[in-house]
Amino acid sequence: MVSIHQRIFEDIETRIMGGVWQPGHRIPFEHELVEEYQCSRMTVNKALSALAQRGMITRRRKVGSFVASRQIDRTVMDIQDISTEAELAGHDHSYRILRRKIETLDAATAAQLGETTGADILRLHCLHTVDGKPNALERRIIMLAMVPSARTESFASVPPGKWLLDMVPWSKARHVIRAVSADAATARLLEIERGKACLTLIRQTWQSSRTVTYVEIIHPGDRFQFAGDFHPTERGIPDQPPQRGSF
Amino acid sequence: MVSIHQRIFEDIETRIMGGVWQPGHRIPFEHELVEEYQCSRMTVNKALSALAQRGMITRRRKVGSFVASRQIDRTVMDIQDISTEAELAGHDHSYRILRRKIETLDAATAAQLGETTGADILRLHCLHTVDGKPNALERRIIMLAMVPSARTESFASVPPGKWLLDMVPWSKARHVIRAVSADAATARLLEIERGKACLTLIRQTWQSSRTVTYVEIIHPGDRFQFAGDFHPTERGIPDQPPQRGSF
DNA sequence: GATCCGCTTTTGTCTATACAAATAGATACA
DNA sequence: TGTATCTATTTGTATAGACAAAAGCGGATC
Repeated sequence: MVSIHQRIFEDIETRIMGGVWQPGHRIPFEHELVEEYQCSRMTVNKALSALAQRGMITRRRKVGSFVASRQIDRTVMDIQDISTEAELAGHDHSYRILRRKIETLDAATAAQLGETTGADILRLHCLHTVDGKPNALERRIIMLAMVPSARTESFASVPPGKWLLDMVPWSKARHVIRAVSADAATARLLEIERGKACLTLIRQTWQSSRTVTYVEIIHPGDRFQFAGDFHPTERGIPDQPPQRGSF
Repeated sequence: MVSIHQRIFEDIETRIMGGVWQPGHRIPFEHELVEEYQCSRMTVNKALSALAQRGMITRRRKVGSFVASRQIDRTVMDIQDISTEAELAGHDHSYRILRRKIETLDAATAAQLGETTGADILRLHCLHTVDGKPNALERRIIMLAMVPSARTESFASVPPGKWLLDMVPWSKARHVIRAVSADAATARLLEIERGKACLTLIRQTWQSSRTVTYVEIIHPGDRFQFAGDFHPTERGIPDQPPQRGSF
């Protein structure tokens, strides 16, 4: 039914995604996997090449294959959370938990997330400040079934985004960026005028088709922007052809 | 220096990305490519499998391999121009040139673009409509030194973004996304209320360190959004420094 | 100690061959 | 006409073997 190289691929992928093999862990040599799966080296090689192509492992001759450090798409990386950006830029970032409550998922939200009503969730609201000024409002839902340990985590010292990053592997994410006008509550918190244009980043993250977390991050439009450089050639097969973009 | 399968991959990819082979076009059979490249079928197969895995082509036994419907570099293309997006979604897109003027670059703008004052530019303003409703306002600067043929192009039948795409290769791009409140002129053109939140995409494109074009595309915030799914494993360059993700 | 050389290990690529699976199209048959 | 079957084509997978390229390692030489 499933091909051998596919099974090898999946076995290894599972272990990486599941955290059994942490970044840096050496993957068995090809000849060891040949032994284990009783197949030819080409078959093993196909599986490992695919993993390497996806960036899940890195391979070096004579050295071996290793689980790659958690990596994310460059372009997506540019659509990242403020704390990271802020810190990278040498600014001072702090945050404050506005709300932290365990609830059950109501029908409307469940539909929005594509999950079932009634699931236990942790709802978190968080205000981020950079250099003392309000910089972003974070409204987050964490699916407790996927991240049980969030139930007892206070997030007092580690921002939720970072905490999750370390706790749960994810396999898929979706981003939506919108411009919205600030409502009264948002305006007050961000210390801007009501109705002002804000940039909202919505991110939903899955682990094998089940939502891990959903977050909306609202930035005041004129104070925050995010940008990214990239080269169109940065993707594609290693050493890469020209690609199309748009002007 | 490049391996054969890689060359095959790139040759085909180039033709697809360059539009030489449109979606639906049948790619030569493996045995034909074997003949063309004088290599074994396994080598051809590796290239085609990689293309299939990336979703650039679809393959069916007994039938052949075909260029997949436009699938775009997901994350990058999600930050793409509206006309493409609109067309892909089966909507009706049209546009109108509001302004087309050859000027010289003033000091302020030059500084903003990182170019020298006094250069010849073409300034273009363009209103895009989707299904009859104003959908985006495009304000563009084209460096005429880089794209001399733009001087005589009317852009009556081909939108500037598309036209440039076909005319000039680019090596680097920078995107900035901002939320801004619509000023009076913008509001009138986009038929929205003044002060309403709008999403602005700014893109500057270079060819070997010289600006080719700079564009601001303003969307009404509640009518437009862009989104993208991706798998973190879908890319990544082998031999990557650790990267950070975010929840 | 420093440099160069060669050995060994591991991955990268390629070949030639083989058979399996899917399926479009032709053919035979009810 | 409609249906079942056969056939040819194309892709999918797997194998065994070969050599190349990268790189760690140790030893010889200066």
